[in-house]
Amino acid sequence: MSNTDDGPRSYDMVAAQAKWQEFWERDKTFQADRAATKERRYVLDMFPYPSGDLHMGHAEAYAMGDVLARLWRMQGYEVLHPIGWDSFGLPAENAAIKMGEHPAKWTYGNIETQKTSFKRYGLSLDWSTELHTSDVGYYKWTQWLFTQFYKQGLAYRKNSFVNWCPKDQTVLANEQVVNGACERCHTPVTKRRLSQWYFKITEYAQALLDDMAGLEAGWPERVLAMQRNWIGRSEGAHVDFVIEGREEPVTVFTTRPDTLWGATFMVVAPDSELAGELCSEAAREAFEAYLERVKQSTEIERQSTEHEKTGVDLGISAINPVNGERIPVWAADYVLAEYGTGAIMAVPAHDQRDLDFARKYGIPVTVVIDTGEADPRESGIATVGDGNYINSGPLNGLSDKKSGVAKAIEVLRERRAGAGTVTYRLRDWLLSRQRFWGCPIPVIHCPSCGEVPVPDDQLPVELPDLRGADLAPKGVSPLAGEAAAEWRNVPCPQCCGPAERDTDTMDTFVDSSWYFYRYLSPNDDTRAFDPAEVSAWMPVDQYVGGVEHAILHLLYMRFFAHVLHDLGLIDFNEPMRRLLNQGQVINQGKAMSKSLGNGVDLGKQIDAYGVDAVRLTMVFASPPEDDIDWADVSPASSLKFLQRAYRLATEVLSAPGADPATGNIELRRATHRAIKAVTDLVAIGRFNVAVARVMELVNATRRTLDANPAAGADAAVREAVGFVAQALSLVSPYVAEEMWELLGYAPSIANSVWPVADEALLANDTVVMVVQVQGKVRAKLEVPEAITEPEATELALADPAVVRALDGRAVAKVIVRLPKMVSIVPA
RNA sequence: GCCCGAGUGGCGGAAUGGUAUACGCGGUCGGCUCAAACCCGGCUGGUGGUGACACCUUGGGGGUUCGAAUCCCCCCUCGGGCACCA
Repeated sequence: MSNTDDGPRSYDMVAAQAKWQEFWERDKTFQADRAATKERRYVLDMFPYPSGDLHMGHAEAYAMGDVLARLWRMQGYEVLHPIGWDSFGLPAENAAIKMGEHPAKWTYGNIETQKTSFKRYGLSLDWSTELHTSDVGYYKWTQWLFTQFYKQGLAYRKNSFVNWCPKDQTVLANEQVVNGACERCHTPVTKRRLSQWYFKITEYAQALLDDMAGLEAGWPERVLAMQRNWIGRSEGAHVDFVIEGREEPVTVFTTRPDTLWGATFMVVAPDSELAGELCSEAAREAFEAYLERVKQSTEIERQSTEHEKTGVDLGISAINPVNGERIPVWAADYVLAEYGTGAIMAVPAHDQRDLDFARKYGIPVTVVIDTGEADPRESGIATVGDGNYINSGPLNGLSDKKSGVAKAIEVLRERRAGAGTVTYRLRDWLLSRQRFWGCPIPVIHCPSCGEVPVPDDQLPVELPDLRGADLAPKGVSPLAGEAAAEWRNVPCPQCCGPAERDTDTMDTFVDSSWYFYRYLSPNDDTRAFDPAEVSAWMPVDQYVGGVEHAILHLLYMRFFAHVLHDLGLIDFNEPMRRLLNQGQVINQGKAMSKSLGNGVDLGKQIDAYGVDAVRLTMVFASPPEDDIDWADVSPASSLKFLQRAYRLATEVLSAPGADPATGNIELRRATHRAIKAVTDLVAIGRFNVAVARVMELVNATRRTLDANPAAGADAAVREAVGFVAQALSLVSPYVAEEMWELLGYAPSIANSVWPVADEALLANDTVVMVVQVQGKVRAKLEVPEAITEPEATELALADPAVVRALDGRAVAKVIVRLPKMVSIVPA
């Protein structure tokens, strides 16, 4: 403790950082006690990809998660706050190719660098459960989970057109195609027909949708909206059309079965198998040429809004099941092979796409709903609203879509030509990647037994050490190359005949779909995770990460949980109770990027202002979910504030056990108001406002000290400064530890007991009562908090400003809200 | 086109039916200093007025209410997601 003029008046952030890092490590301050009988809390940050070093984005995200982890620890919960590395992935492989090194070297080297930065950043992380998805001890269990999925029929291989990135020379999941381009390298994606592994996420489409109801309280609405959108539930009907000269009918999906009487042609996706099957001999040549053209075009071209619809007549006819009309069948690129049944009935009068196509190719247009708008045949604009049904047999006489659809489905059922149904936009998760640095798919292809999953006792399938081999993308996995021949050629686990390993690796989103279970027993080599530990700690109480994962990781990990639940491995469906999507750190209105040269170096910020100030700046700048523009904030002023707070601790003269009960009552009230506000605000994630309340308490304490030379000895000052230190420890742990030590308490402040506000001190002797006349504030009166309604009314009506505002008018009504407001309504 | 979210001082933001602009940044005036930096203190939404004070102000317009940034309707703008999904 020091209060002499020559004592330290400011904290040395560099020394404090070194000192407390060492202390926390030695003390194992943040290591969770697995045997604890206390109530548990699990705080989880999305684990980082070891891309080089900690950057501004990480810094913000991890600062947010740490606030809650530290609050809950001080509130007496046993908190688990683990960390690990999402360490498989393309950047490592690309770096390895560039530098001629093994991806592991780059990856684990980065982890060392990043780990040092994490430790300096002062997060309350439990390093004892650190894991790496690229460790054999981890990916063995990724493989085991794959085989479990396989046995349930939830992992399967199929041959179809897939998204292909020509630059990375690998396939991509739908979720990884952004605006028709590779989400990673932005190269336009093309289509390739390949045999690939999929997870059957579509089987869980409805379950994933249904369970969102339970997430509404804890997840941001926008993430749920994005997931709903992505799953894309669509209600409609299947309709069977008989094809002339073919036994099997063709089924189409439509959301508008009520317009069936207006169908004037049918369209199938050119790249579907169906198109090739249906095509007449006469049209064959034209169709093949057309298909070739479609395959050549990139997704960007295809999806362009200016893209004009094209197609070819397949030279055959379909029969409309409700009116027996013969309609032509076309192949056109505006119909997608993967959605619905890959075939549609086209109703040009009431669907704009069909109308555009019909007008271009001279196909007739039949209006079956009179909406009172212009005739689509003349206007070129399809009418899609409610109206009177015409030329629609049993629907004639109806006048709204809802009953039209219901009636149409009834007709279809009677004729056994269709039924109501639901379709989803969601596709199965394509998980094969033609790359080296990932988890090998544990399947062996045997010429006689076919696909054989690697038996449990032969797991893991370890990656071969291809050091020195050429990993450059060639369109097939490096594991399919000559260098891996020895690894690849193995006996079939079933018949022992010669067989080959699958040479693809898994999408890294598979690795990250289950890491939070593994944290609970990271070294268990007998199973993927311990169900008892999972049951004790999960679901996760707070998950923190970027919104960019809204429909990738966050959907995949939910799917995994549903499957794990169905496999009986976990006892819940939804692993994350609450989700916080922190915003991004931007600079001068734009995302930081090399090309713009507006990047802000985290290390330099920390060197200049210290960890405490940088973290405080992040937390105070804006609500956690909003972006922070580094050009708008001031880490220098954060540091200034922290020094102001620190200085208070140097001025405390009372002893550590001093009873604040007889201390300065005004300051005590300010302290307890702050305790209440900060506790509540942090719990609901309003961290920026909580910091503002701490600043107010610092200001109030400063004023108390400045007003009275003896105030340093007042225990109320100690109480205030103690809470300032505790509250600051959520964000700026180094200065908080320094203050705590100055106050004479034993370290660490992280083990201190978070105070509970004293209700008696939340009340005031007097409050400001506002008097409104006709809704306008006319007077502010200092009144006792215990004022009664008649007293308040009398005081209000007697106020000169109120009298002036009433201007002689009688009072019609007085509304009193004790003790803060009186509203007077003149006659 | 469809689905979300948001518009508050010069700036980041606070207030979610009851004192609009908390807290901070910036600005400005003053103190300390030979001086400057640091630090400390005052003032700081707009218009009018010497002043007490008055009027206006939460993207725009309307409504509900004693009272609206907050709730309802219409419109505008920005951000995000999806998008030839039948």
